[in-house]
Amino acid sequence: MSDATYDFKQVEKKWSKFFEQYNVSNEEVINNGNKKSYILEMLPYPSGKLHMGHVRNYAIGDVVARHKKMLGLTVIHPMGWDSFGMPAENAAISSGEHPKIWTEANIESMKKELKSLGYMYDWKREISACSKEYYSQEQKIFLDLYKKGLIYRKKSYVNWDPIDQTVLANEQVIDGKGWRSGAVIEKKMLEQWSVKITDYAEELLEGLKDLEGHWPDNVLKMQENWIGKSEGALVNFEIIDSDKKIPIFTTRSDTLFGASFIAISPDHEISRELASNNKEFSDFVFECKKTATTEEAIEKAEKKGKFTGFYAKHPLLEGEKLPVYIANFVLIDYGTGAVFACPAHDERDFEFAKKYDLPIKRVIDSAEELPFMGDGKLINSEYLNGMSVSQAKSYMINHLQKLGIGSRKITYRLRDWLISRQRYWGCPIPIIQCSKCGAVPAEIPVYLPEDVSFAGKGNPLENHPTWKHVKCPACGNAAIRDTDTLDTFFESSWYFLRYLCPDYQDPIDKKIADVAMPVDLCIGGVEHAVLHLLYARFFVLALRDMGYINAKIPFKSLLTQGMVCHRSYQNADGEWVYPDDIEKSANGKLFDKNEKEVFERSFEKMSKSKKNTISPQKIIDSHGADAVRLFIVSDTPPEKDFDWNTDALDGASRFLNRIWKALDRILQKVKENSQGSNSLIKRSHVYLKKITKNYDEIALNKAVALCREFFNEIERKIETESAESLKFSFERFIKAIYPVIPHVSHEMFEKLTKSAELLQNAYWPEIDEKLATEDTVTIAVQINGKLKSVFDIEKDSDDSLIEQKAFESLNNLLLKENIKKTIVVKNRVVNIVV
RNA sequence: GCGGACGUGGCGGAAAUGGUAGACGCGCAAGAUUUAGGUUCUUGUGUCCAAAAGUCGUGGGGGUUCGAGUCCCCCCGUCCGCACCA
Repeated sequence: MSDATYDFKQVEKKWSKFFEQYNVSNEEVINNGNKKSYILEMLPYPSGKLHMGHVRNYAIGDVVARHKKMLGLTVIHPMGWDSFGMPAENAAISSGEHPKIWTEANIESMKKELKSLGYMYDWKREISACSKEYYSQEQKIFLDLYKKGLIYRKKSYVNWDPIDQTVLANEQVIDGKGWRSGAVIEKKMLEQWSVKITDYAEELLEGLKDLEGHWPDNVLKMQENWIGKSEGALVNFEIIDSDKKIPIFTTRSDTLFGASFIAISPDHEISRELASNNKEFSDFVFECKKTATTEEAIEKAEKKGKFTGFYAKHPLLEGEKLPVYIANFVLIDYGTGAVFACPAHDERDFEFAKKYDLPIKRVIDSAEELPFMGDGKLINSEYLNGMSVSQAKSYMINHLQKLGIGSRKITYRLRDWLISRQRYWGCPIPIIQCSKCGAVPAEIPVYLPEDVSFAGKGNPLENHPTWKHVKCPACGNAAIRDTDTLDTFFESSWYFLRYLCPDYQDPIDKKIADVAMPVDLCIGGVEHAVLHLLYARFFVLALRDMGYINAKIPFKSLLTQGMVCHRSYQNADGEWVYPDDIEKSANGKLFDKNEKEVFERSFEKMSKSKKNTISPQKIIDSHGADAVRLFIVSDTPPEKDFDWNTDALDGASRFLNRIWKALDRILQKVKENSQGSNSLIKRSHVYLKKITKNYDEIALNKAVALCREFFNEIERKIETESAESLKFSFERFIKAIYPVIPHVSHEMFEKLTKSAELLQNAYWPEIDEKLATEDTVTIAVQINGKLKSVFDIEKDSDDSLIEQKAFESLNNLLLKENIKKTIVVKNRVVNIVV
């Protein structure tokens, strides 16, 4: 066994067989309940091949899971497939292959890739969103939510593609056009299913407090902003000579005396009424909507308005009239779709007032120019005069309440979640529309029909000859099945619960969920910071309220790993060029295959369009799974973006070869039972202590750096250290690095110890606290804060001894009488002030 | 515009509580091995200086302190999120 280089192919093949058998039963989890650890990585969409982002995400998760297992915890570490969604359907449209066939083939090949990376997944828990087992259970949850009133029909505007005859998500609308058809997208009012997530706005906001310190601050902040709570008042404005009223939400009730006009949204019911029988208004409303669709333009959009002819009474000033305008800057779905404008203290109102020559009345005193948004003393406001803004707000709300024209009101920015999709490849909405009974729950399960055609336009379910024609379960009359399917975020909102009981007769088995939840650590991309993580939090709360579980949070800790980036290259024509297709000429210039000069662009997220991707399979073949794993968790903290660097990947392979060679030499020393120093025994404890801390903090780059440092020291001492000490320390080194490079670690452990302990028990080495602390320290000697020398001394030595040694170390550089002051900091530094 | 994060060698990044800045890795340089290239090994590698001593050094400027990457104030820059939210 004196192979010069380490044969990763053979070793990885041998051990990955064992890793893929990883399984912990629910009994084990329940029996060991207080020592469980549920490690969850966000499940991938089965596009066909893993990309580097997956490799990194899952490598981080696997390292943590293996470390937790070594600590003696019962580790739940599942994997599954987010297998509903558009790409499968698009593939079906272009290739004719059925989404199911396409998806299942992709899952097979990606699963193979995951296994080849040695990830320790519990495949007995595997789930796939598009499987009948999964989505039929989801339909039970849907109906429960429906019965609880948390799912309802709502009319709302959607992006309608008139060529493809379907609704598009916002992300699929590019420059106002459908991403595939190129058709100009229309805003269409459709009745759709929505989830009443707004009912939980306050609890979702409050819940963020429990996550502080465990979720990244930026994610918490994003969710907070997304929920967007604001406190204010609801004020009723009466329209003169009409019985109409306009309720208005405001956070600035203090500026009510400065009100100069009222602005309503083009979608406000008064606007719509005017538009319905007057061309001038309908033209104006139409124009406003046009500008609203080209989203990028909103930023610079000019304020536009049209006078309705109505005036509203000022609620506090007798005889004062406020003109009512339709204004393009007022949003229909926030507050009440109407605002009262105080131009002196709001930028938008100011711009509008200037344009339409409306009065501007200052009510907050300040030397600054208008519009002034800061704090100050109220003026021109009768009884509010002299108060601060916040005093005036609370006084005013009470006052309005007393007068019966207003009340305290809290508004959220959060909207209900629209879940209907006019798509085939999703979970069918288990509802039947009956002309007599309305929306009636269908008998579940409702399975997708497989005999569908993708040749036509629109939703294949809609076009299926028979599927949608059913009898109403309530009255027996002919009725129509809902042909929409659920947003795929619905599947990803509860998959972490289904992993716990993939074969259970109901969606969730409470027995295991109560023990295993919440997930201890969830790892995924920051792109899910808002939607997915908010929906998942909502689901857990709603499921709790329906009695499914006791947990109130899905994920105790969250790690948002950074993107995997690679340098991109462009040739002289502006075409993106694959790094592999670039040649370097003698003068250092770069050229592509067609001998066009190529230029370096920035490091950016790997993407096919920029041609800066690296295929995981390719580098697994060339470098092996361990090298890839080591490389991808080294050097960069998990939460930061990772810049691909092929040289550093080679460095990882080099390290594997080095430890492999060291093993050979150590085995030789053990065989000879060679004598020598035992210094490494203590060093092992010192290193393991630090390494443990870094694993616990998921500072994997630092854990790896320390492992390397530890190994460097062992390697350096092979010739001078005793066989016993070498064996002891190398065994510990193997355990320390094992979570990162499990294949080679197993092989080495087996060779070194002739046991399979690592595989069976994998216990993390115990750390002897006494041995794990250094007994000498290095003291820095400074003069006026500048380093002059260093010396070693026994830890916790007396200050006077340290001081004496410090002077000695300076070789009489100083005269005692020049010294003004000496500061001794135990175990660290001596600073002499002269 | 609002909100948040960050700024350390040629590069990725280390530095509880203020206490030797640059761990570990990549790159680079010199040497050894090799027919050569690659691999491997050794040594070096923040800056200025021929070298030593020394100087200067954590985006810039000020401050607190015996001592500042770390704390405070003012700038500058980069990235991310939201974006007419009343």
